[in-house]
Amino acid sequence: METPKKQSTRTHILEKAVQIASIEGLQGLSLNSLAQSLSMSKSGVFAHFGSKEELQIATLDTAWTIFSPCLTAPPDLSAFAQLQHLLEQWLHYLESETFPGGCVFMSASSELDGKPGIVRDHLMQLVSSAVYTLIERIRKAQETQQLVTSLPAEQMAFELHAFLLSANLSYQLSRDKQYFLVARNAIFRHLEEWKGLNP
Amino acid sequence: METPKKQSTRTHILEKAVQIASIEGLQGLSLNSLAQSLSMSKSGVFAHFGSKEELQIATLDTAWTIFSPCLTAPPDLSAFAQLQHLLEQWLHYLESETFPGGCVFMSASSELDGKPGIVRDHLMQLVSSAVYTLIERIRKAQETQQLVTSLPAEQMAFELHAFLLSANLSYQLSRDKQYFLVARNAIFRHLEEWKGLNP
DNA sequence: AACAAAATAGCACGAACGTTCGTGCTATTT
DNA sequence: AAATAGCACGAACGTTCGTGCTATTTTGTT
Repeated sequence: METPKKQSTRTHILEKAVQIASIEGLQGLSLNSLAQSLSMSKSGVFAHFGSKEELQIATLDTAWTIFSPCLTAPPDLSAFAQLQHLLEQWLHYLESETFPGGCVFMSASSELDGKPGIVRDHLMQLVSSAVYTLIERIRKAQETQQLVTSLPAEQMAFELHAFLLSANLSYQLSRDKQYFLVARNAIFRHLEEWKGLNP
Repeated sequence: METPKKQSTRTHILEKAVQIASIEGLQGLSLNSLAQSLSMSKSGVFAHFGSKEELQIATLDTAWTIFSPCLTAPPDLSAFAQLQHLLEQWLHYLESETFPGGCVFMSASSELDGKPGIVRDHLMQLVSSAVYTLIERIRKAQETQQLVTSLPAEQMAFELHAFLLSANLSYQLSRDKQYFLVARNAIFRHLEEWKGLNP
């Protein structure tokens, strides 16, 4: 038969999995801790995925469905305003602790970067997708002369993304929210500096 | 007697430990893998430290003695040139794969950020020390009017540090050396932009 | 050359890991 | 009412983990 109830518990499992993974990492996400925090048995959880790798991938996908709305913007805004909107939402996503242990993708990148495999491949695809969206929004703003073209969109994206990454890392290590103020300052000061003539 | 030979094998162990930790992380650094790669017994390695935590701390300290020379600069240079020198050495440290799996402190920060304990405390002290050096060099350059004072030194340090962090993370994940070009562009373009009147 | 001390190896432990298997419930279908 | 399929459970598997003990080897000093 299909999956009448299986799906609901599966999503329930994955919601907890994302929370744990954000704190303990993808490797630190053990079936034991996951099952215990769900009041389930280890094997009951395991049966939904068949392998640890599949659980990790499903966890990444679940985290992505939570994060990815940050990348969208109201289509009636100008390209520049859409870029502003994206960055503000991204900052808010980090700041408001959507995941209790900070950005899942960032910690996963750190722990998987030396270990080839399908989990790392899947993660890279998601991360690339986010960076690509950022680059595309910058390029759109450049094409409409709302951002200067003296720098390649990839360069601008690297710098803005660096501020986001760094804010997340520093905050998670120190629990000092001031890093978000500093990052916000950096991001919007750069946007101001790169603003074109049009808007 | 004191420790005639112990010290030499201890250093030998720790050199391997740093290499492994940079790839596998501080948690992934197991006594078994460490002993095996040294052709030693697990207990022989273990006896040098007494606990896994002490091994991790000693590994961080060893990594620090390798990294920290990057933070120094010839005292006859100007404050601005010293800052340039520091950043160039830091970039080179990341780029030349001093540690095979990338900056140890960065991956350790990621995996320890949610887990209080003496290892995390020790790591935070080292990281703070590096950032503090960067801030102080910026401040010196500001005091001699070689850097503008329109931004706080902490803000400048955050942004420069973010480029370094981000280059390391992106390179380790993608193995694309171009990220170092982009980071170098970002860093020295900012230095140029913040340059004062004096030098 | 002999001896005490220090350094390493050997062995075993309890716990946790991912994984497999057989077994009961609890619905849905016949 | 009987048969069947879907889920979750508990037990056990073989490994690996960190750590404690006890020999054995290696080292430095007489």
